[in-house]
Amino acid sequence: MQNVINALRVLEEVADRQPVGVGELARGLGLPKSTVQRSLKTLHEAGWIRPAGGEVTRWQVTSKALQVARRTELGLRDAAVPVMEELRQRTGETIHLMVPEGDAVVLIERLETDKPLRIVLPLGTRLPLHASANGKAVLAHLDRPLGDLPGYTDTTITDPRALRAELDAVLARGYADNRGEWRSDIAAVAAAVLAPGPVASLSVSTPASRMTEELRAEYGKLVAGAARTLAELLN
Amino acid sequence: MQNVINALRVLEEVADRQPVGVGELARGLGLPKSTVQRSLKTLHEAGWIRPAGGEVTRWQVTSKALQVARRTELGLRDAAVPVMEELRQRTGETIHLMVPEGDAVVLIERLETDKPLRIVLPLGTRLPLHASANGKAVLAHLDRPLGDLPGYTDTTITDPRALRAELDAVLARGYADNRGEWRSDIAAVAAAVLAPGPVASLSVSTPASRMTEELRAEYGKLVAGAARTLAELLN
DNA sequence: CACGCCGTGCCGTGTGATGGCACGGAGGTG
DNA sequence: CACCTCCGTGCCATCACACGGCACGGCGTG
Repeated sequence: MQNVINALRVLEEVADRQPVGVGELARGLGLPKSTVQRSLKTLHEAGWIRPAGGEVTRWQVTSKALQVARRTELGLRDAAVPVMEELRQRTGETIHLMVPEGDAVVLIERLETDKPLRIVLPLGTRLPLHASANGKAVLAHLDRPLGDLPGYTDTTITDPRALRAELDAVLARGYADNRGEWRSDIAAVAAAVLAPGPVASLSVSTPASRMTEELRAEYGKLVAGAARTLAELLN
Repeated sequence: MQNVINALRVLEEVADRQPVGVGELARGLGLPKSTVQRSLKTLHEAGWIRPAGGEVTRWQVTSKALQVARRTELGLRDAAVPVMEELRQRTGETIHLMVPEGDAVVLIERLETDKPLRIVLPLGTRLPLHASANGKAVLAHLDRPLGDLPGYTDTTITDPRALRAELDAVLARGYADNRGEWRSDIAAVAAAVLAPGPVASLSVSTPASRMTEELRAEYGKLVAGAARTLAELLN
């Protein structure tokens, strides 16, 4: 089904560059113009893209993707948002909702802090399991061999044995933390949502400069409580 | 490209019924099992679906759709959420962000009220242009012939001339309202975000029982102000 | 006017999608 | 235990249709 693969690649490329025309897409994808043209026509017919802003030769994606995406995490997101709102109110900081997917956690929803200095990650962002608070919160509840651990900063845990010890500490503590292990100026605490496997994770993320040890402990307790609350809501 | 159409239908069906297996999908779509099986394999290969929860014969969609969906409305949503938050704080009611698409408006983002009696529409919901506050707010700024207008309740405006007069009033007033025209127990006020065409719309939605005339006027002014603020943020 | 790039559409080739079918396995039932 | 049903998977002969090179007309530019 090479054409399906091509069509989906075209769809993603349209999402990235919209509004965009046939030629640019073909160049970007390294595909013949005819092939891209046929894919566009088919995607249009299927209702996934539409001509953009009057121009019939520029394309953009429709809300079809949103409808598909949202049906997946619908229950989770709807249940999580109120919990996230309370957590933000109590901490005043940015709250993230992430779900495990393959060897990463994916950002599903976010509530931002009011403060001028803040973390802003795009929805859909993937973070490594071993170098993010959310990732470690999830990983602690999985029983999986720790592969090779790429380093991102000088605090990233790259030794499997050290990581295993860290994950044990996460389980004992009830929440995971991140001390600039992915980006040196970002700190966070996170707790997994268990049902009973880790289906999601909540975190409080701050600039490293704001995360004192006292706050880390306080936010840790709060995020662990919020994760438990959410887990109960999900039954 | 019949196979692309099929594969995309399979993807949507998976989104609807996940976690789901080959047989049920084939039955639901009226397609041969072989075809569905091949589509599943291809979608998996392309990273749009994955086996669900240990079972290798149940399927669910990945975050791919989210990543595509979010790239489209990314700037809009990110700019809108803070404005929506302030609007909710001032009104205490549910705030909707919708965008026009074809002959409908589509719900992109939502912030819910704290009150126990509330409107909850799934993200991705499509509402008619002529029978929703958001729809009328957008429609008032479009110059398009009014086709046939299906009725939903006894207050739905189904006469094109009456609707035209209503749209003129919307322009004069600066916001649109909805008096149970789509669902008899839902009321709302909405204002279009102009850039300079209507690219989106913000609304305050309440149960009809809470929307007094005084509140309608007050919320109307607030939502119109919020829409202007958002329009400025978008340049 | 010539040139380059655009989006579009045609068409001969041959690849790969199609869908009926068979198979093995997992429950459910008498 | 035998029988039955429904599951997911995989094979294969047929031929529909995806492929991609190419030509065309339109447009902006030098």
